[in-house]
Amino acid sequence: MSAASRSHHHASEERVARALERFREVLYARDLRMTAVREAIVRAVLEYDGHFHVQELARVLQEHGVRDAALATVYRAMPLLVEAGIAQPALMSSGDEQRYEAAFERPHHDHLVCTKCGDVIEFHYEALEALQRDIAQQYGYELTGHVHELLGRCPKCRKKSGGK
Amino acid sequence: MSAASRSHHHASEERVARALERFREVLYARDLRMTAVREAIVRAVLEYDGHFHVQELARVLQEHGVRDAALATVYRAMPLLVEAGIAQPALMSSGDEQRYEAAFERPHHDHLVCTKCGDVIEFHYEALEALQRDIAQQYGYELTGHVHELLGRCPKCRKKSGGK
DNA sequence: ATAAATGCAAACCATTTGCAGCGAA
DNA sequence: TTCGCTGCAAATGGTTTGCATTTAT
Repeated sequence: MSAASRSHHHASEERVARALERFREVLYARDLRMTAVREAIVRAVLEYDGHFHVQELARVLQEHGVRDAALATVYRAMPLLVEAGIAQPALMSSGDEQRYEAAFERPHHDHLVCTKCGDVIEFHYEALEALQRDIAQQYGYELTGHVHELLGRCPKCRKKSGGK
Repeated sequence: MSAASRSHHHASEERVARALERFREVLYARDLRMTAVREAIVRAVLEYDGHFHVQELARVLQEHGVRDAALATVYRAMPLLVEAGIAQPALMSSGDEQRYEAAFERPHHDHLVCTKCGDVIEFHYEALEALQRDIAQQYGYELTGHVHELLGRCPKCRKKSGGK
């Protein structure tokens, strides 16, 4: 995996605490409750290095023995984590299963994906963001988000399969 | 629906003929066969104005009574139409069901989608395309495609729900 | 003739939902 | 004490697959 795609955003205990606090706020605003399972899910998301499927996150949780977090519970929690800005959907283009990645206190970025080996590079260019805002504005739209993935072949895969 | 999102690319008979010819080439190259059902599917895709789910395309085919094109058959055909450049996946961001749109002899474009009412505007900016190529190149990637959707609120929906 | 295409129904599988009991506030 | 939360299992629903039959070449 390329250097740029490894963020190694180890979840420091302070960061986890801030995320949990934010989560509590979102829950409180909707009259929902903080539970041990939800806290474990938040921790697992923040600790996860990379992009994951819900099923995989559930497996990790169960391996950590935190208690067997039922698949249904994790599925039910994800939309709340997204609303709290702790997780966000990612890699929409590949496959069918929904994927997520940690989002809390991480800068916005988009993805460059190798269609051969699946390597993922995160990138961010302000010029690109600005251009998107301009386009939306031209049509009178209020831009609220975007899905942007570049698909291609990484250097390694290009070398392997040659100029073909 | 906004003016920009209506392409009205009525499938002239010549265009259909060229698409079918292209399709035959792709089929021939893989030792596959042209059939009445596949021809009907190609026509239905070219005539469809907008983005569609496979299930919807099958329904249209059946209504046109061309013969009842079984859902499974349409599902099996779509990847071939994509390979032939007659259809292409579209609107990855919204929902789960795969959507397609006609691609034959149509210029490349991306989508600006209203998350409130679903209105879709197609746009194309060369500067945006160039920027994407630059980014891929910077990481040594050979760019082969991209998924790019801008999400926002259209003028009408902004007016309705106010500054909120 | 030979192998691919089709329709039908069954199989898949990620995600959702119903429900009885547990747990947060 | 009140409701939301959880686990389990069953249900959903888009998509895929197996198979006997039809059809292109």
